[in-house]
Amino acid sequence: MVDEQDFLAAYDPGAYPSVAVTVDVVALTIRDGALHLLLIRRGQPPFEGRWALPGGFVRPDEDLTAGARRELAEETGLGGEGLRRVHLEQLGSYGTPDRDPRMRVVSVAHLAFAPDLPDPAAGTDADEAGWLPVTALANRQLAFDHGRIIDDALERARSKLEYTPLATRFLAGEFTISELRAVYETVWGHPLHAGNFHRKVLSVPGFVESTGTSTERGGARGGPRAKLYRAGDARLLHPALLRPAREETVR
Amino acid sequence: MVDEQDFLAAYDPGAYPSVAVTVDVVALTIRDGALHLLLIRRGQPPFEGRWALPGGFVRPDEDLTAGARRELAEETGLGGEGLRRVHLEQLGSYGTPDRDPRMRVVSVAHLAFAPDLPDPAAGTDADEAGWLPVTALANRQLAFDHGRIIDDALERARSKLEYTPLATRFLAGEFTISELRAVYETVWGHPLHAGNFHRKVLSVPGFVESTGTSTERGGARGGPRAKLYRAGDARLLHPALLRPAREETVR
DNA sequence: AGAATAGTGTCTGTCAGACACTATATC
DNA sequence: GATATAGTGTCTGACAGACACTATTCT
Repeated sequence: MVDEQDFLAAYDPGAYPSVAVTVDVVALTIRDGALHLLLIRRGQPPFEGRWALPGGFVRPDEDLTAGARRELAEETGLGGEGLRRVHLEQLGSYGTPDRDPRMRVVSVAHLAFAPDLPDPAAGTDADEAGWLPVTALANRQLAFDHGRIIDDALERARSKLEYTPLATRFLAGEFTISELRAVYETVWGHPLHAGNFHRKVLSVPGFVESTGTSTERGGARGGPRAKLYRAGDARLLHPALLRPAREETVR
Repeated sequence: MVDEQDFLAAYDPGAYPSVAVTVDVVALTIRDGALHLLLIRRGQPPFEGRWALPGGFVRPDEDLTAGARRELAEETGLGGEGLRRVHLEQLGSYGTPDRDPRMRVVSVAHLAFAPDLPDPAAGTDADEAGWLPVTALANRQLAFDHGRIIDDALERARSKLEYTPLATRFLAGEFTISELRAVYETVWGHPLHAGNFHRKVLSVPGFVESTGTSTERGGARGGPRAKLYRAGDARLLHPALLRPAREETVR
């Protein structure tokens, strides 16, 4: 089946089904102790006025991930150096035939973890853009199937924190163990035991490495100065930091 | 950026970049104690004569996963009932600009786990198709970037056996613990301790459930008759069956 | 008989989580 | 001084892996 159509397509570009490919980005960050994501309010139909993920058509000579990075840069106004600190990975593709009422669109969704970024600059177009807390999404109707994409992205993010050191990507270059714990608590949505978390993080090889320095001041409400760490060189956590046993155990 | 182009595309279908979308399938099965995957020898350029993954253009009114299922059915000659036993999931999308020399093609790759299937029937086209042992791929040049897709698929498969009960999808309806262990050993590529594996599998809630019956005969080279089990209702394994500590711990 | 396999018992080391405690900083 | 946080000590239960052993069935 492949080659019969391949053959036609090779000599007649109109012979293969017409599909548009877009890249969308679920960009997550932590602001004021809450998980936020980057959304854009649509200025045109369909779904005019609704919030949507940043994204757009993939360009002819651009890799999928490069396209996602470009879209992210355009919406955040982030330069080359800032972008390097952002983790970006492919999440999955969404191609239900009628997900866009205008035509067949396959969207390659990506997931980004960013340190606290400034508010989107007045964008390249008239649309409103901003970081919204994910908790504000529950009652909101998003454009297209972006609600489902975000659900998948959040689950992926929660899972990634278990077995990769990517939680550090939500933080600036140097951070305390408490700040790292706050990332986990925010993404996972429940508190962790401070003492056990502390010991656990330091016991995983390559997760964090000491800078030798400490914070200038103690906590706002008291407490000693905390030691500062930066991300280590591990790409996987061994052993993993598993989420507290969810009795759901999905059946 | 989205809507500027969206706007054009809505009224002029030629205004968005022309991209073809295909679905490819990495179908895995176990034959004679070795991991095999379904490949097709290409009858036309490019990559004429090379092995390639089964796949083809996604059809206009077809979901991505449905397209993968269709491609798999076409190549295996598998009917509705047999297909239901096959696990199919999206693996990821591959869209490097020059991965197909003819045009821009984004391929949505899927991963399938199948019980031992018959050899592909004389296919719908003249291409040669067959189950090849994955070990035979090491020295072989595959078409397009299919070698990389397969690498990703194998790693995903190994990982999936850790925390899901999908190993059972490689087996028929009823199986012994030893047969299940053989699946793990084959996919992971090294032997497991029989006694510990046995106890572990039975201790994970919902992984397998007893049929109450046993095999007719003992093992070919001796041993008692083994009890038979079928897949349980768990969708995740808790606790997981982790692969023996790979000291690599990817840095 | 000899050999291989199914399944169970038991021990050890690792690790997660609970709890307790100290030391240091803030207000 | 009251209070909150950083970081450590210690215990318990769960679990992985090693080893040993019995029972059963094959050639």
